Amino acid sequence: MVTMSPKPSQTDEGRSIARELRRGSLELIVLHLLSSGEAYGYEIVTKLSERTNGALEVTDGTLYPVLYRLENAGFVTIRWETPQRGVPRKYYRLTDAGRAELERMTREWTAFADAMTRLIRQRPEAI
Amino acid sequence: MVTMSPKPSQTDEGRSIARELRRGSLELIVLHLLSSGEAYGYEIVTKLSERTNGALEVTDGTLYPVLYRLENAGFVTIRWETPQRGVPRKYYRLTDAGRAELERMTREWTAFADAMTRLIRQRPEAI
DNA sequence: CAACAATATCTTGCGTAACAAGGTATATGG
DNA sequence: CCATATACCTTGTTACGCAAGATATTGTTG
Repeated sequence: MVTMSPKPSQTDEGRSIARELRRGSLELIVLHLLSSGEAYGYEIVTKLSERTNGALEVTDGTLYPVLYRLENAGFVTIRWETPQRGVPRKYYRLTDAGRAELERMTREWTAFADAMTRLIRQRPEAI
Repeated sequence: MVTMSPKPSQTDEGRSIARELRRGSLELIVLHLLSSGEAYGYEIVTKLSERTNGALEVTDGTLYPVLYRLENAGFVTIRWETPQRGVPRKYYRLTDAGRAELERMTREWTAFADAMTRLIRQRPEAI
């Protein structure tokens, strides 16, 4: 478990839905973050939160299984690196298949989001 | 199980993600469809698909549990109606709490979708 | 009329994935 | 030397979508 600074549980209201929304989006998120170059797991956790101003967050206990799935699916390759100072890091890099999957998932997510947006923007008319 | 016409399994590719994307969205979808007036379960299944040109679909085996959750949470009330001809129907209607929840979920979904859109639109820059 | 399809409801069991909460190990600062 | 930060991993719980079944009534067609 990552022990962060005494974080005041920031987004604690309206909680349970956000969890479900991550389903089906997390792999896309990770693949996208890796599209600009390799990164290691702990880095992804922190950078995702920074990049989205806390709007999208994930714990390391959630991320590592995601990375395993991506690796087993052949979408990323791994490389260990032990810096002169610090704990060894496991770097992930997109494969060609991963890049193709990223495009596929992006299209799928966009289609879903567009359909949702069109639906919930409809003004009440008889069902 | 609802036995439809020999439907050719339309959207059969890219399958597993769409399932997960419905998580956290289905209740919002149903609440929205009920915002224009009451409807019965079977009607929601067919109308959702029509309204979105098949982009959003749900089976009845999925919908009924959703409706129970909404009822137990006090977001909808039910009313049975037996038409002169036809099978009895269970009509669902939004409560005030349901309407408030619809607004809350809409805000939450929009915030999530906006964050996702901003993220996946970013051009590759160093992570 | 028998047989089947369509309408409409409900239930059970399975698989999957997010997460909390635990663990290990190395380096750094007081 | 002890707490904190960095970095990895694992287990168990929980929730939900869905396939696949069941049931009952009505309409249709050979």
